[in-house]
Amino acid sequence: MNILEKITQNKSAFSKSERKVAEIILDNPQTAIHSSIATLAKMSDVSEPTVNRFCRRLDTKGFPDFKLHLAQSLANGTPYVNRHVEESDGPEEYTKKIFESTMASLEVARQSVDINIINRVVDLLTQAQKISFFGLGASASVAHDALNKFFRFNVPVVYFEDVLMQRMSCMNSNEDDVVVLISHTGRTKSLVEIAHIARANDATVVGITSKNSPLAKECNLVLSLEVPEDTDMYMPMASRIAQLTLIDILATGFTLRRGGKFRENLKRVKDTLRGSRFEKRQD
Amino acid sequence: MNILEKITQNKSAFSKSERKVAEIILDNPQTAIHSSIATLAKMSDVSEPTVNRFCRRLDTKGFPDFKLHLAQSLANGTPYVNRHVEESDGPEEYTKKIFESTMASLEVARQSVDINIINRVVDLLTQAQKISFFGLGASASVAHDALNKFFRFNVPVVYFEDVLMQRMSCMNSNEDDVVVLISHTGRTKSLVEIAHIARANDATVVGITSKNSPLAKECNLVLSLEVPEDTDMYMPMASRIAQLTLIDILATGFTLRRGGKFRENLKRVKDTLRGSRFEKRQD
DNA sequence: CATCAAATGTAGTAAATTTACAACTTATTC
DNA sequence: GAATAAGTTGTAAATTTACTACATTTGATG
Repeated sequence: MNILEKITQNKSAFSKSERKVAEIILDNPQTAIHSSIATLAKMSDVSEPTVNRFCRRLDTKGFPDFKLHLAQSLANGTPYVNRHVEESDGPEEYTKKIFESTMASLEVARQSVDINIINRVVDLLTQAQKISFFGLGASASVAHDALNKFFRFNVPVVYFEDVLMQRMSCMNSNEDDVVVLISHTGRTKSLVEIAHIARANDATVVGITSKNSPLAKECNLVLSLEVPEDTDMYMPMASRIAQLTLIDILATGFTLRRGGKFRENLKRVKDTLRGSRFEKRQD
Repeated sequence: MNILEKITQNKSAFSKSERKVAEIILDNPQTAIHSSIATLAKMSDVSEPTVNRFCRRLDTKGFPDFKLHLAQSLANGTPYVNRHVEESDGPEEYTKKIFESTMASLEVARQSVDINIINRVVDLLTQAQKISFFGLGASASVAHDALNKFFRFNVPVVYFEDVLMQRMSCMNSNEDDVVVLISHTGRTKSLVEIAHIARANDATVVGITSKNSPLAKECNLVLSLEVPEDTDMYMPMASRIAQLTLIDILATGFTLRRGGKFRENLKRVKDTLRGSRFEKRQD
């Protein structure tokens, strides 16, 4: 992928002159991307077509294309690794690591998400008579957040932290209701039971959970998130952020589906809050 | 730094035709880097020199140089534009945009965060007799999450959603207590009042909020997060994610400060949960 | 040492980018 | 509301850049 590595690897396959070009580029890639083919040829002490042939040998369309690849390889300033926090880390290190690994998790989550299912879930949500969000432990705050979002849409939305309340709520559900269950592992017993109860009452059950988990099997639709967790810390972090982002996406899909007039309504809700706030200084 | 962000920011400073170019590029940057100035001009329905002028306005040497910058911005690591969701976006687009802008916000948050203050807040938290987390609206779920994390540390930790409970709790606080207040805008009246009450009772008040806000002024320490929000959607999204990440960082700092034995204890808490879960299939 | 294949370079061509200038639009002033 | 200035945009020519076709060289082999 990285073109600099590729050059190093293929070095032996190059011809004498091509190798000269390779040396110069590896030696000072930053200069290379800002040079024309003529300057680079002169620097490497070869002819221009040789430089061009060198580029083609690396599966690029030509010199300009090669420069783009090179530029991208050089831009990799933020290595993406899911680096784990270590005992010896100071504030600077762990802050950096947590930010980076959170971003990396989002990238992983993005790739693992299935757009079709998102679309179907949005469909369901827009048609639901009542929407419930349930989660336990760390996922409770995600459900809480979902409540906050969907509440603004003026849709009957339900959220309970209490397991018994969750059960009772599901027992009273019917086929027009959507129950969204959030769990990273998908192995929390009481949540799986709740899924079961909800389905027994003909509600549609959507899981935001890990693929192939017991919970996933009880759901009508599963938004699976495969996010690596730093288990050393014994706390769910990345999974929650991914779940929240998914909630954001569902909420956004919901508002878009409901159209422009609906957005007006949202604005009104927001404006209502104004009275509870200090005015923003105009500067 | 990132040129896509730069385009979005300077959008207002552009002329009409330049803005057309900006639209096209933001809309499909991947295509842009592989196009010639002529194709891009045609796509934007402007003349070639206009495209060139557009590039210069962004402090690049010219079109080829601009493409290099763009390529670098698109490379893994810093790909993220703060692109806003639009009415016409389908599930694919808005999913992509939300993931990307969330990641971008985290990058912005990372840069705006002050490590020294993080360190001092961790100090305070480890020494606190009682820790309270309060937030309202969207920030309530962040406080909720913080409760979840710090609860595991076997520290007296308090969280209320109810404003009155928050007030009463703060009235009973003393100089060994730390009150963490979470608010994106920092202009929520009741939260500012709570900060005032807590300080009047000698508690240390930490704000996770925007710099120079009324709330920030009432706090002993401010962890300021300057995160751009897509106000079109009328819902806080990015700010929450950044706040949560900050909570993760504080929690991590906390566990690290408490040392190895403490981590043992965390593991025990986690093991206790096992009974409530289905066993993980060994495969 | 003749011959072929691979490698490299030369020169010309095509393409892309930039510059200079003219036409046009939009604000500003009297 | 006309006159003028400032800013914006486009046309066409100039220049730079990259590529192609072909010629020359190098080196290996019978």
